[in-house]
Amino acid sequence: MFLRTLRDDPADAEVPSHRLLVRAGYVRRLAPGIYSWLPLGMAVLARVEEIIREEMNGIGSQEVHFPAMIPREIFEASGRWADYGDTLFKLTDRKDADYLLGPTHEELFTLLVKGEYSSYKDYPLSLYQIQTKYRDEARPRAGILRGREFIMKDSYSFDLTDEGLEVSYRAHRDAYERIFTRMGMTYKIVFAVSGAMGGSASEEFLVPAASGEDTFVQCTNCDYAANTEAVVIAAPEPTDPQHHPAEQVLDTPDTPTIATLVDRLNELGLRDEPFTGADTLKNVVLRTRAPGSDTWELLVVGVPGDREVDLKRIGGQLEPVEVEQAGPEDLAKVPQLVKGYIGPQQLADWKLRFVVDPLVVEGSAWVTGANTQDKHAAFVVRGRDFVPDGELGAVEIRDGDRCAVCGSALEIARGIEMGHVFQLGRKFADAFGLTALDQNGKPVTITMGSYGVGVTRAVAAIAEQTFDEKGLCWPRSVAPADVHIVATGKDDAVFAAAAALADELEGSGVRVMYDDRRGVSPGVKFKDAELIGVPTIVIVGKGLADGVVELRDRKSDERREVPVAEAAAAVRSAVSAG
RNA sequence: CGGGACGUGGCGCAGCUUGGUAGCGCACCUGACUGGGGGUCAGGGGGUCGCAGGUUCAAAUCCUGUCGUCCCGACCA
Repeated sequence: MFLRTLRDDPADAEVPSHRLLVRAGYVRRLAPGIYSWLPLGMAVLARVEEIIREEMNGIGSQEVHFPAMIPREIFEASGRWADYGDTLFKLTDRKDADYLLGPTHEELFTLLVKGEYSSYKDYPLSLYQIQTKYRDEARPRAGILRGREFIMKDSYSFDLTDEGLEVSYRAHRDAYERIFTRMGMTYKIVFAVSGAMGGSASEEFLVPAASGEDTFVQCTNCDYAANTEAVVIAAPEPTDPQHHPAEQVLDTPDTPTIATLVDRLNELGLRDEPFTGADTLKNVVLRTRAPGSDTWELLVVGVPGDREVDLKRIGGQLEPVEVEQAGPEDLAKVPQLVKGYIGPQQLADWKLRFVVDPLVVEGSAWVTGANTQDKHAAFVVRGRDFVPDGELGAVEIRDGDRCAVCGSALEIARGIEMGHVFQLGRKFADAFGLTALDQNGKPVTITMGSYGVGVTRAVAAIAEQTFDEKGLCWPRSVAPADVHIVATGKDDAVFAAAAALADELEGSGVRVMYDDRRGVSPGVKFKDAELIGVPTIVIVGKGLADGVVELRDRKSDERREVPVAEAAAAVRSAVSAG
């Protein structure tokens, strides 16, 4: 076998999957974010792909394979030659024609179907491919988890109706559950925002891991989970806006921060209980820009004063509209806005768009700016003193925020995005004119779903989720072999018995890895076997004199001796037990 | 793109402050011993010290520039 394990951790590897996959001889780095796959790595990769193929075929999806190298015009047509920017790997052929290495293949799937199908009788349809993708990330990291070249299974469903899309989406979602379960992963299905692609439903399959790059929020009690862009948290019940005291303007010079304002409020003694930052309404001025437009528009967002505004979360919801913090030149255009003393009361008069976080409920009273230098206003009530143009989840989510479903505490966790299912809708079909003629000969725009699984990432994620202090520890379903036979000592009889066992097992369809190195000390072989992480290890050595070999379970480290004659059967039963 | 660290045999590192024949561990080759937890001994092969320029009798070491890599952040359909 072409294999060399390393005794030391590679210096450039931080995350466990990277460290161990390199050390155990599965992959080697070639360039930043670009890896070579060695025989062991290929074995795992093949098994992961096979699980995916079986489940995709199982829902009637058919495999195709597109080129990785794509002519520029196709991405020009979808606008993504420009939109992708530097993330796109671009190249030129000898005739000076531009090509790109596909970062994803929506265009090609859509065009392929458009070229072949034109009748309602052809639908529904589902196609997939397992393909290498290229993205020139600004900063590849975490080894295999986030490379510039990686393998992805991407599939698309094509339906005539929204109901059809719903069915296709559900089938994919169910298939993904089976895929990740079969791979032995613990995963979480998380609500996501559909973003630039439009469409309605969008969910991500995340594998919780400390090394994960995606932050998500999950309920400590119920099943609710969402990524930080899509999360909805519980807000107080709306109340009658009229039961508060009348709005009252306060002198509040030198209160540039929420903390100083709160101190001043408590000096004033407006009410019995002390004020906190949560009683104040902070109004942050942002600017937004529609896609294709070059003018920025102002947007004021109101959030409780003890909260930070999460621009990323807002951006995720507004996409494809761009959003960022407004600068001094933007504020100068609306001189009525007094820095540090902005309140929502007159924003509508000034034709400024104003939205609030859902925590600012109807009937809630706030201390906020009076739109006058050195003045704040108390008892400013939503629904009485101001009416926002809408609600937008804007606050940075904190541990302990309440679940909108069951009211329990939410917690923030990190995970690796393994899969994504979403309803693309007709956006892409519209762009490429993918239609089918219905029974009446009228064209109907096809509605699409888009579904992805990170294949190479899955290998790393499984490693990430299963490794232990000794090394990799594969679930049986994806392990590079079913059994790792180790022959120890120098006795020829040992090697003969081990080879016979290997042959017998292979003959019965068990995948065997046999360490037949002579003159290598047992300790080295044991360490290697543990590092490599095949689930069952059989040791043929000194016990052979008594007619026994040792079976070890890699994960539990359970060890037992079995007679040589029964070894093959014992291994087979361990393999079939899963 | 901003910040930090680092480039010395295949891998992990020392040497650089104070310039003077490039070193250690792992891996690899040969031999002997050992033979159930990375074993021992002896011998050996392999490196223009990232690159370019400069200072100097002499540069891995000092100076200047440059390229690259990793980490944190920004970014990531």
